[in-house]
Amino acid sequence: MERRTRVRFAPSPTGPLHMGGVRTALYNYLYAKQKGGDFIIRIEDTDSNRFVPGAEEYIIEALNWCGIIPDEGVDKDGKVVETPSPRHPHAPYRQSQRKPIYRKYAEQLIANGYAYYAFDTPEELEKARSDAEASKETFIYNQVTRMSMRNSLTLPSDEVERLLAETTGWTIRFKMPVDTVVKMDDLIRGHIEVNTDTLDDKVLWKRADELPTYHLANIVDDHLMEISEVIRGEEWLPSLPLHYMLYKAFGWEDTMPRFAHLSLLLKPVGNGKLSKRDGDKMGFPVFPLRWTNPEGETSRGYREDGYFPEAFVNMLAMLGWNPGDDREMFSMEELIGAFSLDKVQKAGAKFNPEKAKWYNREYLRMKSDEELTDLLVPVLEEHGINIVECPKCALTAGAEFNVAGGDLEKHIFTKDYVQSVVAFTKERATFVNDFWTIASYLFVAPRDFERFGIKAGAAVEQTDQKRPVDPRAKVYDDTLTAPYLAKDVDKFWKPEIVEMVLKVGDFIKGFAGEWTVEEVEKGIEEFIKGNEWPMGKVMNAIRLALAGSASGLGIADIVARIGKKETAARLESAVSKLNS
RNA sequence: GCUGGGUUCGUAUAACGGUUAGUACUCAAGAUUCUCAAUCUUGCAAUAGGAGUUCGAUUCUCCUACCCAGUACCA
Repeated sequence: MERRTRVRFAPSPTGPLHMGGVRTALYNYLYAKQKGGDFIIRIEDTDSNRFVPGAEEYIIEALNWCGIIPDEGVDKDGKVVETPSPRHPHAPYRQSQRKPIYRKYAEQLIANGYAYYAFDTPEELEKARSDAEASKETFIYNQVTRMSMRNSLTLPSDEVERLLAETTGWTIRFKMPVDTVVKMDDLIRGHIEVNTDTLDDKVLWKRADELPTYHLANIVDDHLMEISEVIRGEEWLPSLPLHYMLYKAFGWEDTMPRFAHLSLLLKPVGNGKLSKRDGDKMGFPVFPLRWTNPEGETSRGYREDGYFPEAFVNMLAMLGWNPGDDREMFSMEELIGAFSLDKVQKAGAKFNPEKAKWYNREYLRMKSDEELTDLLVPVLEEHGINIVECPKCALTAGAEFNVAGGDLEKHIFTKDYVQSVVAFTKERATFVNDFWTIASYLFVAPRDFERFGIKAGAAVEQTDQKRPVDPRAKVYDDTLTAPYLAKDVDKFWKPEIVEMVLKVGDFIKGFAGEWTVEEVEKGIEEFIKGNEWPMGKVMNAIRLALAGSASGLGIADIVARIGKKETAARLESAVSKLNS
């Protein structure tokens, strides 16, 4: 009979979960959901020294943001469950609260001869290590050295009794068997064999905080919680033999979970695993959510950087796994259907921030204009733009909306106006915030004018500092607009281009055709051609006046939205600002 | 050092032992356009090295190199 699939994600609350951890959680979740099983959260906080306040909450919130929702271990309010209930039968799910459980299992191991008490102090161990180092060796507490240490194997039993009764200064160590080949199977890596002679007597119970170590707590809990598969990071592979031995020592071999060790996420350049520093240095987040540590240092998060959780999850899923074909866009549901451990890559995957952006762009494009509009409205409001649902309600008294639905002077716009902006700039954006960068001038007049990357203000300033000729004038000569840019820097435009711009302004003011992008475009083009003006130069000059930049959206797209009045006003204002 | 794991274009990856070694991202060029994007087309670019098994090896075996992890009373 097949046993129910139950997997767990067991983070340690020592800090924020980083994207590698999210991927491990994701793969666990996908595996569980595909098999119709349970995904369990367990908090492994058996190291009282490394506990970080807020880390546990962060981890749960991060998973929640990603849509990785636990079946067990965390309640609806996002709290780790502490008391058993039908849905959470194995509570508490925090190991620090399960302390009484572990003790008896540790003693069981001793009673059966699989473990022993060790009384060596940290100082003694330290000395043994440094002595070994002095003779260029490494001290390992194992089957050969254990007999020369102070433990229940070497000390007379009455001395052991006395030490146990009189002090808390003892640990419990696993008694690793001699010359035994441990044969293991990993769902991703296949068969692995290790000889126990290369292994050490790991501490199972710590004297320091009187709690079990990871190894003991982990095996006991996985057994008690009826975990069927353990999917965890590669850093655990070296301790897999110990874990196998532990299952054997407890007599739990029949229900031992199957193991899958995931490769690590590597930094984009160079070697080594992805770390917090890489993100800071190379400008991408390594955490799902923003995190501020107890010292007050903040690390950016994918959520705050504007990534959609679906894009983040999709990108993460494809880092080390593939569906076996060329597909690369997957919703969570599709991932659940397609996921398979044997398609998981053995080698570590270098994270590629560019691909993450690409995913976000793809997801942004898949979103409806309505949805994006709703996401954009708050961004616009942050920039002092007011958005109204209805153009005629009391709120908008005094506003004079143009045909497109905007009052540029009062900075009030209808939602329809915003949506039309979204619709035609969508393909240029990667993040919702990009809409502002791309199209702010459809909401507010440009404050300064940029010429091929050079701000007008800056150029003028330089002139003032007795530099009559802009040293970058040569740059202009190579550009399309160059012949129409004045060389003396005081004036951006030659008189003839000023005249053209102003005439286009007049033409638009008196435009009688239908006020649509297509008609406006046709009108302007015919007007320019009719005068036999060079299309490119005039258009670029107009764009500079309307958008403040030499590159950007189509002229007709801008004009049709900001309206006649605003267009003419910006053209005039640009002429006076740029040429005064 | 020791133990274990890993190695296909720059990156992520595909390829029952038989393919001109495919795809995506990035990059470059061209087309298009009033500019910039977008889009379309094209292009650049890989089996770490060496033995062996085999008619035939990216694929199996071994050796070497390199990378990663572990080597805590951390997880």
